[in-house]
Amino acid sequence: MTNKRELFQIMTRRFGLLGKNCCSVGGYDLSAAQSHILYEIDRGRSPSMQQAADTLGTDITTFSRQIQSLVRMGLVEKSPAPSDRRISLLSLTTAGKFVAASIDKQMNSYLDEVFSYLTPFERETVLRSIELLNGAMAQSSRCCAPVRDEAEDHSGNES
Amino acid sequence: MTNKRELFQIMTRRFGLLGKNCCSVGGYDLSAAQSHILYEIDRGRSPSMQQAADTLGTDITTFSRQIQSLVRMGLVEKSPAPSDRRISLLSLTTAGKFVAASIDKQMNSYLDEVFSYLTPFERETVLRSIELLNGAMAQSSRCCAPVRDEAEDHSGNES
DNA sequence: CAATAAAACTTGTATGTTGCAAATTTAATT
DNA sequence: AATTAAATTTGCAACATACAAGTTTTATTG
Repeated sequence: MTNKRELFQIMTRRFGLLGKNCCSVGGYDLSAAQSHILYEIDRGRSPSMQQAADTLGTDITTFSRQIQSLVRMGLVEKSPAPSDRRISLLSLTTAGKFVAASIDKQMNSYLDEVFSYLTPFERETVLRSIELLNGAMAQSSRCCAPVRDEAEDHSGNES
Repeated sequence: MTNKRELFQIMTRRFGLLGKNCCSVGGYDLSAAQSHILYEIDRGRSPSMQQAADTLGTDITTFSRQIQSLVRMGLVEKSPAPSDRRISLLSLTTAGKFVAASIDKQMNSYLDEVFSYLTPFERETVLRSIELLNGAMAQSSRCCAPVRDEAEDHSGNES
């Protein structure tokens, strides 16, 4: 009954659905991808396009257009880096911060509901497990390399 | 540090990446969506288009075309149900079964690697937790309603 | 039993997403 | 000053997605 692949297949599918038409906030209608971008910019320290795209594992050209949308929506701002004007630093506008906070609230509310079906002990266990899982995935060579939580390798890559 | 939303955000992102260009098997190059479809047909009991689309939470028109692709690739077969010829029952061809098995092997191999970074105890805990999480998500009214694990309601729906 | 409604799919079409190749702008090297 | 490289944008061309409308087959109903 504890088939690893099956458990992950179901979970992955659920998360896929979760994102479908993720997050509507006061007139703004965001996709899951856009929500991830806002999240990343919000918590990042004014990431550049490259950095953000890498972190999210998105092709830079696709990312460029996604940012264009968010800028057009008035949620994100791009400003050339003082040190190197090729680089665009990303930040949230006031509206962007509001939307990000709102999505955060929605997500937490959803998660609270899901967790309400668990006992306090199970909640602890599940959270701890996701932490473990994220750590393990981060170490895997086969997946998710571009995704880093907080600290990871920052040395040159390639052999 | 144990911020629920953050943990889920990272995990979701990782799973998103996981699926990016999921699974290449002997010339066949499948998307994550296609892999989910094969998985579902493989373990399902000759589901109909409707059933499979519902289970996967995909719009039926999109699903129809996805199946067309898989049929064109020679991985899936459609046959009219004897009892009702409007219904198309889905099944895997020999090639489809081979591909599904192969993906299963790849996924398990990947998961084995990820789990190798955990202690045996942690592995148990994580698996159990995903089980709990899947169960909890299934109960949530706000998400994932169409996704069912094994048994769920099979009574008439609607009020 | 014929007409009407409904169910299960498919197709038309319009819009959005994705990513490779090529262009653009700015910086670093020689 | 010329060449190379880095960060980002744009030109495509292929795919994905979903609403509306159409097709085929089955139920219902008077």
